[in-house]
Amino acid sequence: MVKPADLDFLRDYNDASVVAVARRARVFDRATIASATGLTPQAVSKVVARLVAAGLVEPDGVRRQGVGKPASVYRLVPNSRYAIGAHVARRTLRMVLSDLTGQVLNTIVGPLPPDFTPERLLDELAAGVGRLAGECRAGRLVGVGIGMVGPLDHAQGVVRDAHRLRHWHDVPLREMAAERLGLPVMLDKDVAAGVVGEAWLRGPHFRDAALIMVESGIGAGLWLGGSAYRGAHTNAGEFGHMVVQTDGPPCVCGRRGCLETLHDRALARGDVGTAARVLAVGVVNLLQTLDVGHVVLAGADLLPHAAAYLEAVRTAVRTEVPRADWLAAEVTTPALGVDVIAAGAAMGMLNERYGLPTGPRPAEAAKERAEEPAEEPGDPAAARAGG
Amino acid sequence: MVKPADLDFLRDYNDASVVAVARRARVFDRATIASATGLTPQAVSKVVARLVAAGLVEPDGVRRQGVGKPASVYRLVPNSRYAIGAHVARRTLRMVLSDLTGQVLNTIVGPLPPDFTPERLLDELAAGVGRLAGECRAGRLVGVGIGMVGPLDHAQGVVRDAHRLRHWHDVPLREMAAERLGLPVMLDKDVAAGVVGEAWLRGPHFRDAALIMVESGIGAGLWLGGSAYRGAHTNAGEFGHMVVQTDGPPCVCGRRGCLETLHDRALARGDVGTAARVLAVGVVNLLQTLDVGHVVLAGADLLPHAAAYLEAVRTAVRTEVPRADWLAAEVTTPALGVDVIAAGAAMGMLNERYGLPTGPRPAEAAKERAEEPAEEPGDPAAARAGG
DNA sequence: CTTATTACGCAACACCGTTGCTATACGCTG
DNA sequence: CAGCGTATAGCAACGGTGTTGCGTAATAAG
Repeated sequence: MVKPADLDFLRDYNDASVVAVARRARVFDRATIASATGLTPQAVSKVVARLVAAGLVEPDGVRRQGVGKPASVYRLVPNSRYAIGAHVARRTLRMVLSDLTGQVLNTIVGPLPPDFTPERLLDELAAGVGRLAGECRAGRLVGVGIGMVGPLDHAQGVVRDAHRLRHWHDVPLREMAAERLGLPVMLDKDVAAGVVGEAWLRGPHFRDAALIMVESGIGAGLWLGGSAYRGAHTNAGEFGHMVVQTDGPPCVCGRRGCLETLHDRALARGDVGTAARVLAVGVVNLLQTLDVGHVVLAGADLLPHAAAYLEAVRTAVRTEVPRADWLAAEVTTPALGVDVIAAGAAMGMLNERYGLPTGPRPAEAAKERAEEPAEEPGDPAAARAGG
Repeated sequence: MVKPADLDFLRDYNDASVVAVARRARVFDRATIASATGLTPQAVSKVVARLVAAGLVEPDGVRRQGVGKPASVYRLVPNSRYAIGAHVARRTLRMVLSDLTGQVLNTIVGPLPPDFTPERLLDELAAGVGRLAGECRAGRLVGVGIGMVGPLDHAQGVVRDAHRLRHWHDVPLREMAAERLGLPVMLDKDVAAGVVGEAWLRGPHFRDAALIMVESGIGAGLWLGGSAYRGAHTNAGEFGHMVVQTDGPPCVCGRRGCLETLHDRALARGDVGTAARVLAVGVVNLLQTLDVGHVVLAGADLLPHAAAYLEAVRTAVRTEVPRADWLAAEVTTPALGVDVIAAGAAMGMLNERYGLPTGPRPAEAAKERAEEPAEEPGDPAAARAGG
């Protein structure tokens, strides 16, 4: 099951690096890619030839830039691949169609009935996919990403206990949806999906970031060291259940003085300023621990008061973090607005196939102890991790 | 400057995977490595041959396990490489000599004068290296790792403002020490070094972890997704300055109700139980946000009361984390005891050379925009990242 | 027209892990 | 003790990666 570092990895990695550069440039040439990736120009030619053959990239004329032979210019073909993303919230289903560059081409939003069942969600998803997929030629649809409230298990694709949804305990949603839709499906926590989307658009500078989402609860999607961080049980990001007032009011989680409780109480009584300042305390706590460079504030309950939240959090980041000159963190709202989660889920799907691999996994638990060797012969012909 | 994914990367990566498996096994054979790494047995033979040539590995007889030709058995040569680690605390300098397996061979501890200067530290380091290095043959010493209180800049090797040390502002310690000692030097925050060491010993299961260190302040070393996480400005881990009581007593950092302040006050009045419970609140906060699978409690102020702290934290982790059955986190004290930081710094040095590479970096800031291409020709012959 | 410059791309190359196959060493069987 | 089945080691050829060397093409400048 372990993926070794072989030539396939090399090829995929370099292909993905080129796509990554191409994705954020309208057009590009060989020298640009070469200096950006560290590959030799000749290697870039080979990579680009592969990508052209796959239809992901196409020639786009030449550029004269003074003396010398003009450089061949290429561009990513946006409509060569599509992905659909779905944001499953407690009462609404938002779905988007995204192209290979991450551009959102179409959005549909619909209500979900209270306490909707898995079957009902599948119906809605299928209907949405039908409407959105019609717009793109078949075979070019990479898959469907689903961003949903947790707790859920990303690795297994199972919803453990969706917060405040009765019918969602240990539901193998990824498998169910894949079968129903006939497409690859990725299941992720809403906040994780969102931060993937934001990172996909923001580029390599966006290495360490948190997406704070205030929407029936407060969660944080973490993007650490250039990839999504989900934690040991893929349940990282329960940011709202950070205690900031040890003797505070009780929270549904059983503890006292959770950020979420304090925040929601303030917001419920219309005190946006206090709510924002409470959130800011949590954000500064997060910065102290994680030293992220970017904080993105999102969520249906926050965005209507975005200005107030931005100001409160920015002020706190500037004044309450020691050596804030050095430890500067950029605080913004999502580039994708209300579509963050859905679009992020779509980009997560694209990222799976066309993004940079996380790297071959180190030797896994396959052998706890090397000392006492294989009892059973096992199959020495290790399955190749197919692309 | 960007490191592309080339054949060198492949080789180094697979060499490191084999070393990683070998490091934790007294002896190993080809089949074991093959199944643990996913490489074919033949590839393992080539890798092992390289490692034998480098002196890192040596044959260790054969093993008969019934029918068939006996398997060739190898073992890592512990004394083929050494590293020295130093833990620079506010009043003491602790240095260790570690071999390639991570075994601590020797420890020396000495006092540091109040408000010691960089020059004084260099003297002490040089003396310590002299005493420790004498025990190992020259040329086999990989380098010196330094774990120190922050804030400091790991990437640049510069101490920004060592906490409560007057002479330590923007001191380029890595460069100074490298010149003085004539050896490669790595500078890291104490907690980061510590968690690297713990991870180096614990193996691949130890993928997401936090080392909480209580020692004139409270910090957290983070090991996320199988590698050290240091943050956007390499200053992650200021765990003690998480506010857990918004109206609490003021902290030196300027905020109110920091974990560290509440904890230290309790400890100062001898109330270990309360101190431990305060720390536990922070640990659960951390678990909610990061979902790490392992928590290591360390530090000179904690270890004397280890039992009390372990119990308080374990209880909190078991009872205050929702779905604690699923989100189990193991709480321990460091396998290396009081040597964690120093030994971890040494292993960080070993990890640099013989550990798994983090993976080739994605296209860096080299080109912000690919659209408008190179102004200057630049040197296309990218320097190869030498091993 | 000639020259310098810049970029492209074929072909040969070095080196990686993989595959096919043979040689070797053992337990077992008769 | 010879023959067989089995498990392992390792040589040799292979496919495929990025790299290097070098000839070719296209442009501006003289």
